[in-house]
Amino acid sequence: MAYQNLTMFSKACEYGIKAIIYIASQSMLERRVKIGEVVEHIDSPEAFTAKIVGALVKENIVQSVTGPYGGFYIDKYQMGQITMIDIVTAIDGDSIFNGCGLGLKDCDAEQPCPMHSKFVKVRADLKSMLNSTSIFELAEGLKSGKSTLMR
Amino acid sequence: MAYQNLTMFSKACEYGIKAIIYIASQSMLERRVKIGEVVEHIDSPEAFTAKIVGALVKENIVQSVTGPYGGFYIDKYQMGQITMIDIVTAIDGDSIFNGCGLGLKDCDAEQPCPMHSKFVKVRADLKSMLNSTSIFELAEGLKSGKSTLMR
DNA sequence: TTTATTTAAGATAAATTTGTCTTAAATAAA
DNA sequence: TTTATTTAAGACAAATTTATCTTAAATAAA
Repeated sequence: MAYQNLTMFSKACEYGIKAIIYIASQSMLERRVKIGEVVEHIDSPEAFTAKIVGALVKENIVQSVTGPYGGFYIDKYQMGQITMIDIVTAIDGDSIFNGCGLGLKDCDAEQPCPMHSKFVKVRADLKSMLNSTSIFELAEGLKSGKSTLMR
Repeated sequence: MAYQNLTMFSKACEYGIKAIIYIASQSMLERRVKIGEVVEHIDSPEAFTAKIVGALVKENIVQSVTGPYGGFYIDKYQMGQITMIDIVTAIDGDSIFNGCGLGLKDCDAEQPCPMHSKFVKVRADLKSMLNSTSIFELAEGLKSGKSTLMR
């Protein structure tokens, strides 16, 4: 065994999160950014990332403008309201914090899988963390140099 | 978007965990079980599950006997020592609790990704939960009827 | 209006994970 | 020793995710 894709999120989600954080950091400076600039700063495949960001545009999390001088940006007034849970849910769905840890279709406190009670806290904590983490906050960390998207 | 495989673990890992719990519950009754019996009780594809359980045999987590009256079992004296972290690590590796949440190759407190500090607790809690959950405990829950593997 | 630039959308391809099938090896019983 | 049963191992196939490529649509400037 020994799989690749068993990080917390899918690649699509990782790219989406990183893209949003970069776009947000530039929106704070009133800059719209093209997809080429985004992927240069987050080290991700351009076409795939474009598709993911496009999905977030449809979800109204990101705004876009086509044509010359176009690009992506995040609405100033929206930025503080958007949290990680919106992005993860839009891309990966909610199964990571709502689904059964062992994949049972039906699993609840009444008829639990053997791991059910063990997962309750872990998942609630993950959900609450995603819920309370705003894009604004993450983008500020990046802009100020406290964090990085490239390593 | 909206992906399938974004539960906590891979399908391989889900099947492996369920198989181990069932095998353990029968080992408590001094019963060896054939793979056909295992998959009937955990609702998983037989050949795929056999391959995964086979990998756990190589890791010395499960014991096996070939031929008539053969099958799988878990050593009585080992059972209390085996925890979820052994199984998850054997199948999915450790990236879910050791890797960067945003997929950076290098990410630590010194040069963190924007989510780093947010993930620290969630991952530590997940790791400690897996570490402290023994197969014995899970198998007892199943055997006593408190939990189920089929729904 | 024409051209250049950029996102949008969808077809296609590659890689990985999930799943099946076939043959070999081991073992117990007849 | 032969046969039947079971796991072991590896080839093969299907499904899903990841990634690329091509064409369309939108928009700004010349």
